[in-house]
Amino acid sequence: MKRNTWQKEAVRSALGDAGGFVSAQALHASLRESGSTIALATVYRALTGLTDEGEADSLQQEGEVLYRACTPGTHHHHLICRRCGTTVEIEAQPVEEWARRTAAEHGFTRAEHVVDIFGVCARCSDLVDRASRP
Amino acid sequence: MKRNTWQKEAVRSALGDAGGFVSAQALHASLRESGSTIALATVYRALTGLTDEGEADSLQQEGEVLYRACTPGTHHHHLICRRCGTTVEIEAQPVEEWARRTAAEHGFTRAEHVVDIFGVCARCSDLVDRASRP
DNA sequence: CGGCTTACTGAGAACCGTTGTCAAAACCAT
DNA sequence: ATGGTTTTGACAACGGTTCTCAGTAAGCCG
Repeated sequence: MKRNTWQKEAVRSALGDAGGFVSAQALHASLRESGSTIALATVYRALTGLTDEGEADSLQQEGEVLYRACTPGTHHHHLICRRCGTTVEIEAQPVEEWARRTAAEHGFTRAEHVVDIFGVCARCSDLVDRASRP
Repeated sequence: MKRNTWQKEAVRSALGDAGGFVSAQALHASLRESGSTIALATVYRALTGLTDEGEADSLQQEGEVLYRACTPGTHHHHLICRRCGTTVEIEAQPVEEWARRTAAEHGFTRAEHVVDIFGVCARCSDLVDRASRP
């Protein structure tokens, strides 16, 4: 039987607070900083659980996996700030159709797609510009 | 100055023969099987080089990086068979525009996108169906 | 409430893909 | 051929993630 522990709840809550994609390690560090004694392995286990249950999305970047609390049960894509991780959920009906059609055209079945946009958000853009100016 | 060695050529050629996305380790294994004495680290270095020079594309899947020889100098996406790695290069003008527009709408700059479709190719579909039938 | 089963946790070791190190080998302009 | 430098190969090191296992604690049941 599945049990509820404060550890799982802490991870779910911290993930929600993060607002964007974060690594398991970063999440663990921030939980530790706010006084929690949760173990790293437990954070990994909780994140895996959340992902399996559709409460979180994950993506791989530079050799590590990033997680994010996501609206459950909806198919959507992400617009992610490379600098701060801030993420916007986006829908893309036309892209869904394009993907389905393209796969079918080439005889592919069971098609899934990965569609994410990485950029620098307005706020971070600002900071960068300011910094590079004398 | 950059030098040419048989090792780099061997990797380029093996990558071309692979036809789809393959891992560095798999490439190294297949080179070894065909008699080469090339070292794993060299395969990694060659693949990094090819990727930097635009001769290969790479993507991450399940914690490892996969490489593929790609038409240089063209922006394109991939339709990849989950089972055998066979890959079709696809162009997606509408998706490019959608990505650019979406990023701009949310104030994001320096936008890049990841658009890949994973499925099961016709041949593998066939094999799977045949296997599951009595 | 208290006992009991069993899932979950914590700590550290193990794992695995990848990168770094450094002496030896090989490339190539001369 | 020779010398200056890039590359290579073997192996150690690294970093993120998963495994192991003994100890802890949810939550059912009386």
